Amino acid sequence: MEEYKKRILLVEDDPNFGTVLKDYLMMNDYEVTHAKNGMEGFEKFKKDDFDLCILDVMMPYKDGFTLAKEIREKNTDVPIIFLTAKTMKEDVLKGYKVGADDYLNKPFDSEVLLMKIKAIIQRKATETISDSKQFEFKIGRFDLNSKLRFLKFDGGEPVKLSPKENELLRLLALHENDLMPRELALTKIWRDDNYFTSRSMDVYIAKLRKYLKPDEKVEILNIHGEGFRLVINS
Amino acid sequence: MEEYKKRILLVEDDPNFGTVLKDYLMMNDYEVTHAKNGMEGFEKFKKDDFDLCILDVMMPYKDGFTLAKEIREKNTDVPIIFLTAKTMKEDVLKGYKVGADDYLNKPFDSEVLLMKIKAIIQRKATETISDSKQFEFKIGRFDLNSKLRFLKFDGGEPVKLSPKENELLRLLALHENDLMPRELALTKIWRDDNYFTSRSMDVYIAKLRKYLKPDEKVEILNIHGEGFRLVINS
DNA sequence: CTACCTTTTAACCTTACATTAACAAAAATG
DNA sequence: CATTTTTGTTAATGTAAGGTTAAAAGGTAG
Repeated sequence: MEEYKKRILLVEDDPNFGTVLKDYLMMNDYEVTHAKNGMEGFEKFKKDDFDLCILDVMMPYKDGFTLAKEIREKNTDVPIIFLTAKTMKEDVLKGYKVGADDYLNKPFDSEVLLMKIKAIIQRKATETISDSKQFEFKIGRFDLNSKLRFLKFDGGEPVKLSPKENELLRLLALHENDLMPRELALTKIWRDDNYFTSRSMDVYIAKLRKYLKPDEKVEILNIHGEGFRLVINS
Repeated sequence: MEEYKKRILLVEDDPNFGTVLKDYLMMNDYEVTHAKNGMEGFEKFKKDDFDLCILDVMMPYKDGFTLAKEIREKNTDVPIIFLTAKTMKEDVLKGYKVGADDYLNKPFDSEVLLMKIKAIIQRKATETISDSKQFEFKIGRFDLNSKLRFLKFDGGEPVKLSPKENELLRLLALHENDLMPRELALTKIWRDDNYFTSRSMDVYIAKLRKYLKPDEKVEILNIHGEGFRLVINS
């Protein structure tokens, strides 16, 4: 079915438990990288692409949440599952804030973990079809390089974009001529959908409109209450 | 911020618990439909569009899993959360098999539930991007794009439609040449059927007639006391 | 610390939208 | 045919969303 085994980054400081869990996952056809603490976890994360991260919350030096935040800065998509020692409400809430996909209380049932892993990886797989890895866009007479964060007009001097400007323009470009829902940008870029992030986004729309002014065929239209639409008129 | 509140179908047979949960969710800005058993739950599900289903597993007549299966047959996308009485591994596994998005053990912390709801609804929102088919209509010489909310005459300049204009015209188009009952529009679009919403709808009918004037073959007829009919004369 | 860049918040203004009122016209009722 | 009910239409009103600029707050490298 799958070309390759799915890769899991397991960050767990308890060596016994960590090893057992790693072996168990490997027996179930996952490729597992085991890091013994937060630092090591982040190093390994930067080196490879993973399909899923399983992070212990309680760890010396760097706890699971801090690690998750760092991971999120690098990658907004990779699923994260937290392992918490016991049901601590604060932990759970904190986890969701950092963008967790799920959490499990230790001790947990191994089959349940497997099901969760399967469900989450599948879910991401279906999501990832639409937001393929595209970082270069032609927008009318502009070229957007989303990896290097610059925008060129007619092959002239590139204008540097800030991270938020860049991500927003990229999202718009991904939905060229189509609706880019407000909610989508807010959850993907700002990771929160409230009055202030929404206003912030409007500010960025204004900035992008300024950048795009040189080509009068390119415009960002608003669909009231829904979102924005990057259109290229011919 | 949101056009409408998110709608939750809550199926829970314990009347006390169900009522409390319903109230709690409503306090948190969700629109909640409470069904007292599986049958009722399915009936209500068929009647309306929901953004999320919360199903109790243990229920008389029809348990949560059976209900979930029926719901899945009608709709493969709507997120489902199960409420299980206690941690029963079998339940959890069964739940994931039926396509659950999450499950919660009773008793659970209400804030945790809220976070889960938020996370799940957001997740679905980002997934649901490309279902264009149902949103484009040909109405005489007009093209209605219901997703982008515009109406084009003979491929000319698009006219923007407001959300209500758009939904109403879409409903009419879905029933082209056939009766579109007043009540249907009121319950589907206005979510309330009373004197004022009815008058409001009449105002929108007038607006739509104006938009459609350019094609004299297209008209919206009234069927006194029944509803309206979008006809395309040939 | 300063200087610089990025992001958020505030402020003010404009546009978009939905509802309601008001009055006219049709249709039904009896 | 008089009266009530329903519908047609336009305009007025209030509120919410969006556009834009500037100032404040956060962050980071030098």
